[in-house]
Amino acid sequence: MVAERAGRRVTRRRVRTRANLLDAAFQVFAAKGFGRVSIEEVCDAAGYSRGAFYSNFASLDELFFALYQQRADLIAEQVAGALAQDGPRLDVPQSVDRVTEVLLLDVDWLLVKTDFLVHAAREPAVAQSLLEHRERLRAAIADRLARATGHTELPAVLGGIDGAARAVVAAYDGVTTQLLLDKDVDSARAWLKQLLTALLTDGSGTPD
Amino acid sequence: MVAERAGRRVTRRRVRTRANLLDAAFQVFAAKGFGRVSIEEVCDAAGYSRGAFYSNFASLDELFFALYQQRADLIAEQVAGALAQDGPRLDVPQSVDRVTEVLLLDVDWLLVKTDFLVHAAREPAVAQSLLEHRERLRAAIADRLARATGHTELPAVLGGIDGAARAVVAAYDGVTTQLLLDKDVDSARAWLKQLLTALLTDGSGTPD
DNA sequence: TGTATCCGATACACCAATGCATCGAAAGAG
DNA sequence: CTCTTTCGATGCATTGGTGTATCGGATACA
Repeated sequence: MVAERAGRRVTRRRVRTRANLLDAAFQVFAAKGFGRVSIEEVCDAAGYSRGAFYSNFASLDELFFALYQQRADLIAEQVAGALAQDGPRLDVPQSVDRVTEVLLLDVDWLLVKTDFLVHAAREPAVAQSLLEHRERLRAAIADRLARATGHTELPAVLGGIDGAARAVVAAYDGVTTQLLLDKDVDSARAWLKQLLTALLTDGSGTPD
Repeated sequence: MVAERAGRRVTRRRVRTRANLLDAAFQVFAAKGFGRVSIEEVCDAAGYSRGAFYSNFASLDELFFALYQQRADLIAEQVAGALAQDGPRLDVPQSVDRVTEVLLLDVDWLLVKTDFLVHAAREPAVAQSLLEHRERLRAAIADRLARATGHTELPAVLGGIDGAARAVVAAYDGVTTQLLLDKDVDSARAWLKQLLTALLTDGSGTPD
């Protein structure tokens, strides 16, 4: 309850400290996993003592949540931005390429996100936040697909653009799982592309 | 190193205790997550003291691994059995139904499995074991698909039965992620079916 | 049934981590 | 520049969990 008091003079030092703690936490969480990290480890990695931590967060859970929010927003912006910026003249296969290269960038992020997933799976309130992140991705993808169709048609089985976007997210999740195990980003990307091609084109796609 | 000495008289009591510990561990892990469980909690849930635990396992990690192995074998058998038992006269859509109903049974298992995934993602030796489990599933599915094709053809984009089986696993993983967040088994199953239909039939499938 | 062996309960020492309370130092307001 | 406020370092008390050593009762086998 110390963290968000209403009238608080937000010093520069404070925001810097907070940011440093979050950055360090990302490193540490990615390396060891949420369940195996102590408050002190995060502080050490950031170059602070536990006093700084407790001045900014009430618990490790709270920091983890803040960390996830921060990075999720960042990623969602990146993806939405990358997909929105190119004009409406791409067809579906080209969009597949775009989505594929933009989605699978940072293995560390996938590690943290999956940690967050298992955490969220047991706390509905937290799950909400993850579902919102997924929704932002889905929306960005649906947007891109909407501008791509008209050039090429989607198969009907998935039920329109909405279903197709959900399918893309599902494929992304599926590929993520494999990627976490074999750590092979390139083949993950290739495999994602192949999957999306199969899903979004009527079997007429041209795999490498 | 106390657990598997070469010449050990394997008492009945011992195997029962071990099994009880594993069963209790499954409950506790499913409920709270690997990272938030202590040895003592498992023992309490099983009705033993820590003495019993240390007599059977060297660490929580070791128990977790044993637990995963046990359940993974069980599941893999179930799936392979269910898919193998019906004859070769099913076509692809029917196989999709079969796979769909057999794959998504137990949310608790998915929780534990995902915990194991994030754990494995940071320890290559452990990842190996998970990859083998996935391989068993993949093989069972490929087997079923092999007997289904010839009645209906697979789309070429995925590159034959092998690729198709991998795609099924990926779809399974993707749907699992969503299921862990919304806990809705029925819609997960419906969604998986829809995905598989889109993946394995040339867009000619008939969704509900 | 006797007895040698094994299993698991109990007790203890130990350590890592937490949360708090205190205090000097840094930062902003005047 | 001074004064006030806030931040974060340090030390301490406490807790929860671990690992081990020991011992009584259970179990297998003759």
